[in-house]
Amino acid sequence: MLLTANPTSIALQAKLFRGFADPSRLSIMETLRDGEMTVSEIVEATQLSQSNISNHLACLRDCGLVAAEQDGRYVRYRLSDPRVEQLLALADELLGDVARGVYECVHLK
Amino acid sequence: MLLTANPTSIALQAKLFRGFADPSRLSIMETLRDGEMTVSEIVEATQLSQSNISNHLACLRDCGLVAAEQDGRYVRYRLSDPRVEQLLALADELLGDVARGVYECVHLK
DNA sequence: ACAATACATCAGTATATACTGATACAATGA
DNA sequence: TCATTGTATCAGTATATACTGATGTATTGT
Repeated sequence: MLLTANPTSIALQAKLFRGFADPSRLSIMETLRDGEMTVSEIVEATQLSQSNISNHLACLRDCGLVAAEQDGRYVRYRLSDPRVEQLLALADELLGDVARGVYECVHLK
Repeated sequence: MLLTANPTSIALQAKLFRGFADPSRLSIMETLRDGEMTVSEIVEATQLSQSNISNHLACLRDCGLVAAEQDGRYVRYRLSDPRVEQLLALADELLGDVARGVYECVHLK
């Protein structure tokens, strides 16, 4: 029996949360809640630059949060797991109650 | 009807996730799943420095993820909302399936 | 083959933020 | 009151990482 949680899994969990902790990546994932989209559709929906989107998609894909499928010269992306959406939904719910505090927290920007 | 999600709420949601996106803060929250603890108990359980813990507790408290209660010269901290635990649990579950990808993702460290 | 389109990669810059060590503040007991 | 203990704050340093702009690669149509 361990007195402290496994340090490795803590570090991994933190890394997983960092996948969700950026506005651009969240915008991408929010956009993908409406279903599969090509990169250019995501670019249009989010108004972010193509290289930025591509970088973040690579990150999300590496982390296993989204999945990609080539379709001709397009690549379609989708959320890879229902729990990704659940996590987004749960965070949104929690944010309903803690929004003011989060907004005013000076330790994070 | 908006074509894109509210930018403000996206930014806030990202900020909320950043609250979970650090190993020290996760260690603190994991520790607090066992119940209320004083700062020094958290320091002992996590093996992190006192000032570091205090800084992170201030962050978590500002964000509304933990709540504090003075008790003599001690301050007891606890998770402020059941959804904080739910988020931790859901992330852990998801991590069960995406751990390898997250571990190998070079975009995040 | 060539041009056009879709996407990926990379280097460089700027910012965010975690951590340490020193110090301040608060509460208690002698 | 003074010393001790518990907690908070702060400046400075080091690192992580988001973003841009340029360029590379892949796919398709002519």
